[in-house]
Amino acid sequence: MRAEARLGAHEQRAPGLQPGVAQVPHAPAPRGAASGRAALDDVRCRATRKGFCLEGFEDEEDAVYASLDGALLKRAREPWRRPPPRGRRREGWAQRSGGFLSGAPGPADAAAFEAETSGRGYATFLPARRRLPAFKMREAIVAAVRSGAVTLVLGATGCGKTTQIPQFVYEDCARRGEAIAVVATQPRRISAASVAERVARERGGALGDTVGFKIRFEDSVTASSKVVFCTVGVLLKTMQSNPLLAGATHVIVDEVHERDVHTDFFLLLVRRLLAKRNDLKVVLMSATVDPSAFLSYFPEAAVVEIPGKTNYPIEEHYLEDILPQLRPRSSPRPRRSPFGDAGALEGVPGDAETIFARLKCARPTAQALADFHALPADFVDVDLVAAVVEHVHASQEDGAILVFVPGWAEIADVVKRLERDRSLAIHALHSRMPSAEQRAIFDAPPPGKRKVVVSTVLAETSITVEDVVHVVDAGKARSTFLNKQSLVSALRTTWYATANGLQRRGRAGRVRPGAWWRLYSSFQHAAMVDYAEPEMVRSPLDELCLEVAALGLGAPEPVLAEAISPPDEAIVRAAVDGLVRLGALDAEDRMSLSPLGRQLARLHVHPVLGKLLLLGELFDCFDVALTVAAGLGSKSPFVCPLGKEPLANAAKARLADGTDSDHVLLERAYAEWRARPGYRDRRSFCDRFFLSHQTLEYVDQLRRDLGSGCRDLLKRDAGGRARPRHAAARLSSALLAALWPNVAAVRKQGKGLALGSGLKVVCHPGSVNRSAADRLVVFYDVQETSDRYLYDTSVVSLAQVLLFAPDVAQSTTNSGRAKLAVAPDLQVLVDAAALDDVLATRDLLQAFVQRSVGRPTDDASARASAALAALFSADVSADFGDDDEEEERPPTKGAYRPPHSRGRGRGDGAW
DNA sequence: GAGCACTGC
Repeated sequence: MRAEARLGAHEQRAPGLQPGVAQVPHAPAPRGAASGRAALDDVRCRATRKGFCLEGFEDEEDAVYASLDGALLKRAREPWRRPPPRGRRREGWAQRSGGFLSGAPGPADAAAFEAETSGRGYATFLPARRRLPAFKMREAIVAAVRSGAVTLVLGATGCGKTTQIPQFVYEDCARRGEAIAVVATQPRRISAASVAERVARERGGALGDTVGFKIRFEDSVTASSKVVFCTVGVLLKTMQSNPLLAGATHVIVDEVHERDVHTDFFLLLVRRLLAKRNDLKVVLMSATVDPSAFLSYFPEAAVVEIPGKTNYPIEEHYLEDILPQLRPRSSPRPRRSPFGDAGALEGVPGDAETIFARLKCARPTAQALADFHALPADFVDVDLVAAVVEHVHASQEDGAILVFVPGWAEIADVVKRLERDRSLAIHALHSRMPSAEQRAIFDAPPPGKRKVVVSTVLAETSITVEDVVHVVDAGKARSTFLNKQSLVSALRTTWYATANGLQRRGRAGRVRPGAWWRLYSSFQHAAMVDYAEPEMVRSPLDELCLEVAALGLGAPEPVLAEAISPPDEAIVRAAVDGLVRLGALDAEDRMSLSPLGRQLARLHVHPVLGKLLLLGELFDCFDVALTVAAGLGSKSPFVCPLGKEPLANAAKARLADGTDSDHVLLERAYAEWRARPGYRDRRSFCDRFFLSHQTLEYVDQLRRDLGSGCRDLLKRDAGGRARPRHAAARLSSALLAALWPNVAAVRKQGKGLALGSGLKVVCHPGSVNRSAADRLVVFYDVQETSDRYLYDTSVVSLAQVLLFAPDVAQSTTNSGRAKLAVAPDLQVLVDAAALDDVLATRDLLQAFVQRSVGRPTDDASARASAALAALFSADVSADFGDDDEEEERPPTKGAYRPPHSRGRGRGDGAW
């Protein structure tokens, strides 16, 4: 098959659809078509005695085939006709949350409280606690919390608000013998756990006594816990079964300034909750100086400001202060970004004269600044970064240097430029590099060397390098936005917000006075926004809308319009559309959960991955679907040490072993890892294949969590069985049914067209399908970076797509053939003789899936899914090394095969 | 031919 030959303008095809018209060789894709889309040409479906044949051309050499074995098809249809399995769905959900928010809150045990506060452990930490700025505001905070419903506490990092305020509230109520149960949220797991541990220690107790924490996979809360730290996510999930937060007297929300989706949404719920619970006390804690956004959201809030900082003084330099100290350098000439200079700062003077007049600086400095101001926002001058690091190294006393750049490429460039200097101990810090696991970045550098850590935003909050004295700050951040046109998430480099700058500044001077070397001018600083755009207005909202529906709050559009920063209505609508398409929301009212939606809301993954799990059960490939869902729900376990890309790629290829599915590769990586008996074996396996042990541990836990969630939903042990026949065909069918319409027609070199959206897409260079040609692939993740990349893809067959596509529009061509529009860009011509068979099969399959998904499998559905898998097995390569070879029926037997098809399994040219 | 960062009863 020649895919490019099929890419003719399909308007051209319309009159008569004469045979041969399609054979325009290498016809270019239409440009500037009214819809802005390139159209795939029609593909025809012809019945043969033994099945269907989809063909693009009269010449069979060039045909596109979907082989559907007629006999298998007939066999498969029988079990699909069976009535739905009996058995009621279980509506209730087992409450297993231990002591967390269960039962009415009681007062603290007076004797225990007395013993605690007079104990040695408590006394040990008291002096240090008293020195914290927050401690000095104790009376004011307690009084504010006591007198009003909402208190907003403002205090910079390190003032002690996070650890102290929950204790103040607790002690105040305990002394008075009042009921007390404090829930304190954190945006990150690690902070919830470590803060709880710290506070428990300050109180002289163990975790789970007075103080506990609850994060996903970990729970130290007991019946005696009065102060519980948890992630916001945990609390949101809790509210699905306990919408009034019964059992909590105080809710403390920390880091509200970070404006992450969970916290913003929780604040929305809190505001609604306050109308229903006048006994609930809410404390919001923020590191921002400007509380206006929160004050207009909670007009009743009392504000308490905690003054003072604990950091050492920090020298602050702008670019205009630094440039005169550097050797004169020529201005770089970056290529212009294809997206335009989206993040350009406004009001920054571009001419040297104005700069000279305003700054009274040297002429060459003014000119250099003017040149610098003209650079696009997404360009980072890595030569300048390296030059400043060298300058600091040469001119300043000892002390580690922390360098902030936006991403991988800049880290690599800066490291490369600095490497020549033997007196530097250089470390790269990026979430996809294994270095986060290397202790060396936290250790003192070798004698005579200065430590330099070149990092992304990772070192801004998540990872703390204690001994940093100098921060060299490029002032840029890479973050995701939603492309409003394509509704695809996009990764872009922009100038950061001044709030980020303060956070980076704070990373210096933790151990002694430090310095902040900013690689932007005071003009640029003045033009920066104060705060980054809240995450809610730049994220896909599918999961959030499902959450709204699960909480029974009504239509997501008006509910989310109540948020502090309401998201664009088009984005909410797209999310609701997706949930309706998935079958999670009622198609009519677009707000109430369907039975399937109720199940998906209870699984702790993206609803699409939840459906993948349930379909995995239905298609009898639950174990692999579980791994794939857990893998796609975590970050990728594949890591790459800086500069070892070829080695890492080779290792990945060895593991991939020719599979045409990244999902199978993911499953294989996990399965191989898990098959190693012990920690050391698993570690060495990870080292060999450039995998992150830590991420695989997370996948493992997530997998267990999802597995037990499914077990509860299906009332039986899902999975745990031997790998079934045709596992790859089963998995790809489940993927296709769950991920639709995320299917792309890949023409060549991994480039193609997404059927759902008509957008041009490319398989990511890290994908096994990076150079795929003439294939249909199903995908979960898509992101616009330097191109619109599909991150993980699996090849599916045209036959699968023909049967699984949920809506086909049927029309008749002038020549009397039926035309099925599987998607706007994929039309299939079907001969009249085959049409009824195709449509009947589709209907039966859809009915079968619809009535069976989310139910435990029984004999009938097992037979049905086995038949389905057998039907597609000829088109899908056997990727799992399963027992296809011993099949009593060769997979291709009876199937119509194109004459040029080679070998078993997927024939060349078979979609 | 490429990888901001988080998170879930």
